[in-house]
Amino acid sequence: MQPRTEGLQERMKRFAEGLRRSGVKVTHQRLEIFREVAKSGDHPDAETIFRGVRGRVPTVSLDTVYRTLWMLIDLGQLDTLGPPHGRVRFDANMNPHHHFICLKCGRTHDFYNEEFDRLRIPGAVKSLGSVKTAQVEIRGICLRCSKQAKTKPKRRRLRSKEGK
Amino acid sequence: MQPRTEGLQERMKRFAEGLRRSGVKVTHQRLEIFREVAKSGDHPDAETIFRGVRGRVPTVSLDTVYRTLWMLIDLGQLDTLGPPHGRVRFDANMNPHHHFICLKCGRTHDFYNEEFDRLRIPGAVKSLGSVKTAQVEIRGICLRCSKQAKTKPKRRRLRSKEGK
DNA sequence: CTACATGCAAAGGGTTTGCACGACA
DNA sequence: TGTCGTGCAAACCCTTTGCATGTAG
Repeated sequence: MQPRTEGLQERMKRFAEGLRRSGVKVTHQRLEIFREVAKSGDHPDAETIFRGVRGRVPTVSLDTVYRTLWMLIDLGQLDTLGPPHGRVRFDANMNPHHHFICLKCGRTHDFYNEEFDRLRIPGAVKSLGSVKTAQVEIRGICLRCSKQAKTKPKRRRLRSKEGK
Repeated sequence: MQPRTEGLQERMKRFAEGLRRSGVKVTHQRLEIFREVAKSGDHPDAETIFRGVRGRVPTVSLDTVYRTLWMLIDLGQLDTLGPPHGRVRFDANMNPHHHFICLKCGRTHDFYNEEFDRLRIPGAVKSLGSVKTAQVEIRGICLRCSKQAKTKPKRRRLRSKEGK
């Protein structure tokens, strides 16, 4: 269950390098916001990251946290969990199935695969809690979105009007 | 890619029965809201469901949609996609890994499993779009939450204060 | 020095709640 | 008929944006 990642030190160094290479400024805030996400075992929400960073950078503001997180996602240094965009999506399919999630529009399609239905839960997972379901989540860009990829938006929006 | 589910007719019937057995009233709105989620191939958000139902029940209100969706989740007739609660969660782990999501508090833990890293993407999925990542999502109740399961809350909240 | 990043405060949008009316059992 | 469900509108909370100030390069 040990994360097979380089140490936090190394990651911070590579991160700063990445910022420089992308031509954006390496600020105290950006370093600390990234550190906060990178060091946490679970996957914090913006508010939690904010509180953590505030311990070290008392003047940081919540909107800087949001702006930075989005920038880091654009640079490929971070990801969000689950469907993108802030809306909750509902699923009435109570049969074994799996998901293809479009990272652009957030639309999610079911697919069926017997092999995936039979995944064996590793013992290590049982020590985390009681398991209810297991499914495969595949993320990518759906056909509709790759077609209309004419204008690459400079910045993705968390809560957009898209998605049916 | 055909859903291996019973027809919509059957599901509606089982649904109404389920409501009766749970001792809640079988209203027009509840039937139509469930139908809207059940018939849709993708996984709609509340607003989309609302618009769909409004075509058949013009007086329905958005808050009834929310209340009903939550009730159906409590009754086990529906699920949400991704972490519960409305907040976006961030992930700095760019190495292959998988997720255990607690359905109660929304906390998400990484775990590692070489077998899961090697999942073969089914051909059928490629027709949905271009694939970027594939990971296993296991849902259940984490240890912390099963311990403090003293008081079963009558109604879960979408946006709660919990989660670190 | 100059462009880019930050902080502030206010707006925005999705979700929830209190209350009085309406409808299932 | 009584109780539970609904609609309305206002509240709430998370997230985003405009603008003036601060700072990395």
